[in-house]
Amino acid sequence: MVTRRRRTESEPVRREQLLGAARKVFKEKGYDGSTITDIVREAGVAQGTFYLYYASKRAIAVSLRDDLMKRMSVAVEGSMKSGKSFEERLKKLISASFGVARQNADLYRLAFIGADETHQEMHTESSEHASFLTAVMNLFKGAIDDGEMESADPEIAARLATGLLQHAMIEAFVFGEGEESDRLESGVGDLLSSGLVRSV
Amino acid sequence: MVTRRRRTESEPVRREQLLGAARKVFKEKGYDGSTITDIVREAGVAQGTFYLYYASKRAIAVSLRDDLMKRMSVAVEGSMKSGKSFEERLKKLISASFGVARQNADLYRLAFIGADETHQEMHTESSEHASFLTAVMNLFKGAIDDGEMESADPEIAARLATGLLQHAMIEAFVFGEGEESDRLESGVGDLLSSGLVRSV
Amino acid sequence: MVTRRRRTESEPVRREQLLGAARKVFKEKGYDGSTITDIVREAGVAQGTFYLYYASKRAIAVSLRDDLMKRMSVAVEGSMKSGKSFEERLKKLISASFGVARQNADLYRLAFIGADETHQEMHTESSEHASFLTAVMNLFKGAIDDGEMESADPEIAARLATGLLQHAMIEAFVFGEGEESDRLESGVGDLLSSGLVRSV
Amino acid sequence: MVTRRRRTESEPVRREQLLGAARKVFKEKGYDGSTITDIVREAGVAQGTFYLYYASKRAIAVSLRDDLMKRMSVAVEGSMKSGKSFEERLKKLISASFGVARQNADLYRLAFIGADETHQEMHTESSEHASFLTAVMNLFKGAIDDGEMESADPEIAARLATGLLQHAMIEAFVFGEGEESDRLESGVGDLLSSGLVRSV
DNA sequence: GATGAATGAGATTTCATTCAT
DNA sequence: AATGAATGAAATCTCATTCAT
Repeated sequence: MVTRRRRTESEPVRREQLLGAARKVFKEKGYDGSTITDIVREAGVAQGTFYLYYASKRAIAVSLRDDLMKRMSVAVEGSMKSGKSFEERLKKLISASFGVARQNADLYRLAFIGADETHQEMHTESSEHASFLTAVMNLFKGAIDDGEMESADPEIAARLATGLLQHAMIEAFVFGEGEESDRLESGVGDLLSSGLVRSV
Repeated sequence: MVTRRRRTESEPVRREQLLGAARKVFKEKGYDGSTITDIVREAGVAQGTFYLYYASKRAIAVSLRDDLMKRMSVAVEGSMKSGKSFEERLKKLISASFGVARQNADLYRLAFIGADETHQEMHTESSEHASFLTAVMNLFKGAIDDGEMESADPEIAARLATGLLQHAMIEAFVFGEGEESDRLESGVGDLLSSGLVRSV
Repeated sequence: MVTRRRRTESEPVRREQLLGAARKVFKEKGYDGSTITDIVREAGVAQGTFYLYYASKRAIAVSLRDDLMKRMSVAVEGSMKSGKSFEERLKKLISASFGVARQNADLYRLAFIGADETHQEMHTESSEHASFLTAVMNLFKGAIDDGEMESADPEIAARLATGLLQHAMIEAFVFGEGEESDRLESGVGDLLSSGLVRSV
Repeated sequence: MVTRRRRTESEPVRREQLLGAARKVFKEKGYDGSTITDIVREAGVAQGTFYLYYASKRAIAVSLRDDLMKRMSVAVEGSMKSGKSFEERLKKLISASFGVARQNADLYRLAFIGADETHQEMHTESSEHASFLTAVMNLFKGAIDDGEMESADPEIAARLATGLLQHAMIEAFVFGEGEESDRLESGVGDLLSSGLVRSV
C-alpha cells in the first residue's frame, strides 16, 4: 500500500499550481488535446483535487484567459497615462497590447480557440475584457471631447478598434509565430491613426 | 424488416444533400453538438454513405465554410465592379460582405468555431478565403496607383481591413443576432474610409 | 436510475476478475467473437474500467496466454526434477505439458488463434515461452554432456521438440476435443525417445 | 458519365486474376489488413464482381491456401518416387516441402494466420492437406512393411511427422525470414531419421 | 481537503456484402 | 456477367466527472 501524500496547501497556492500546470499542458497539447489527467499529473495532485478548485476544463481555460486579459488591461491602462496626445496614447495602447500578446502568445492562442457553444463562454465578454474595452472607450470619449478624434459613436469605434487590434494580434501570434508582428503592429497604428485622429 | 431503399444519386446530388443536411444540423445543434449520425439521419442516407463523400465531420464543415467564402468572394467581386471611386467601391465591398453574412449567419458562425489544432484547418486560409483577400488587395493596389488611397503596404492593409470587416461581422452575426449589424457596418465603413481614402 | 456501485478493489483483484471474465467469454464465443463489452458485462464492471487494467482486447488475451505458459513452465520444471534418466525426464516433460494443456484446453486454443500481424504478438516469444524453451534446452544440453543424447545443436533440437510437442497438443486440444490426447502423447514420447535418446 | 468497361473474361481467367490480386494484397497488408476493396482494385474489377467468383474474403484465402497445399503435395509425391531407401525418401520429402515453402513463403504465412472460429476453416483439413498427409502415411506404411521403419501407428506417426515439419517451416518462414531454414531443415531431417528409421 | 479508481455515455469509422441498373 | 454506390451493424476507446474512503 502506497503512502499517500496529502499536502494541504492554501487555496490560492493550489489554484496557482493548477493554473501553471494547465498553461503548460495547453501550450504543449492544445486545448482539445489536453485532458484533465494531463493537468493534474503535471500539477502533481489527484484527479479529484482539480474539481475542488475548478468546475471544469473550460473553467480553468477561462481563468487563464482572464489572467491574460487582466494583464493586458493593466499594461494598457498604465501605458496610456504617459501619452501626451490622443495619437500618442493610441500608439502606446497598441504597442502595450502587442507587448503583452508577444509575452503570452500561448495564452493568446488559447483565448481564441473556439466560439462553438461548448467554447462559447471563452468568448463571452468577461469582466476583464470589458474593462479593456472600457479603457479604450474612455480614451475615445476623451479624445472626441478634446476635438482630437473625429466624432463618432465611441462604443462602436472602440469595439471595432479593439477588434482590429485583436485580429492583428491573432494573425501575428495565433496563426503566425510572431515573425510578422512588427509589420502588423505598425499597420494597425497607421490605420487607426488615419482613421480616428482628426487631422488638423 | 425494413425495406431498404437504394437510390443511387449522382455524386453532386449526394454531396449537396449531405451538405444541406449538415448545414441544418449544425445550425440547430452547433458543430460540437452535432454527430455524423444526426447528419445522415437528416439526409436520409446510411451511416457509411457519409464517408463515401466526406472523410470526417470536419471535412464537411470545411466544405460548408468554403461555400460561404466562395459566395462572399463572388458577391464582393461583382459588387466592386460598379463602384466609381475607391471610396464607393470600399462601401460596396463592405455592404456586399455584410449582405452575404446576413443571409448566411449560420455558416458564418460555423466558420469561426475554433482555432484549436483539431479545428485549425477551419481557419487555414482556404483558396476561397485567399481569393477574397486578393480581391481586396487588388482594390487597394489600384487605389494606391490612382492616388485615391494613402500609400501603404497593400498586403498588410488588405489583411487588416479584411480582419476588421470579419471582426465586425462576427460581432454582428456570431456573437450577436444581427441586431447591431447596421451600426457595425457603418462603423467599419467610416473607419476604413477615414483610414484608407486619401483626403483631397 | 440505477444505483451505481463503486467497489474499489485492489489492483490484483480487479485484474484477476477481468482475466477470469475474459477467459470465460473467450471460451464461449472465441476470440474474434468476443467483445470488450462482453468481458466487462461478465466481470460486472464498467466499460472504462477495462482500460484501466488492459490496453486492448489483445492485451488481455496475451496476458491469459502468458499465464498458461507460466503454468506450463512451472509444471514442466517441477516434473523434470524427479526423473532419473534423460528418457525419464523427457517422458515427464511430455506428460506434464499434456497435463497442463488438458486442464487449460480453452487457453491453449486461445494461445494459437493467429499469426496475422494484428495477432502477431500472441505468437511472439513471450518471456514465459522463452523460459519453457530454455528449460528444454538445458535438459538437452545436460543430456548431451552426459552422453545420454545424440549430439546435436541443442537449440534447434529444443525448438523442434517443443514445436512437435506443441503441435501434438494443438491436434489434441485445439482441433480435437482431447479424445486422441493419449495416442498423441505417447506418439510424441516414442518419436522423441527414438529420435533423441542415445541407444546403448 | 464514365464509360464502363465490361470485359467479359472466361471464368477461370477471372478466378486467376482475383487469386493473383489477393495473393499480392495479402502479402503486402496481411489477411486482416486487407479488404475486398483492395483486392478488386488490384484486380481491376468491380466490387460486386468479386462475389461472383468467391463467396467471401475467407473463401479466397482458403483457395490460396489450397493452391499451396496442392503444390506441396505434388512436389512431395514427385520427389519421393526417386528415393531408394526410406531414409532417402524421407530426406527428399523434407527438402521438397521446404523448397515449396521457401518459394511461397507469403502463402505459407497466410495459411497459418489463425485458428479462431472465424478462421477455423483455414485449418480445417482440406482435401489438399489430406492428400499430403496420406502420402506421408503411405510412405510410412510401406517402410514399416519393409522393415525400414520402427513399427508404430502409421497414422499418428504421419500426423506428428507432418506437424513437426510444418512447425519447422513456420519457424523458418512465418516467424523468421528464411534465414534459419537450412538449420531447421537439417534438424528435422536428423530428428526424423533417428526417430523413425530402424537402425540396422 | 485530498484521493484516484470507477463510471458509462457516446461518437467515429470500417468494410463485408447486396442489389438495382 | 459486370458494375459500384449504398448499406448499417458493430466495436473500440476516450475522458470529464463523481464519490466512497
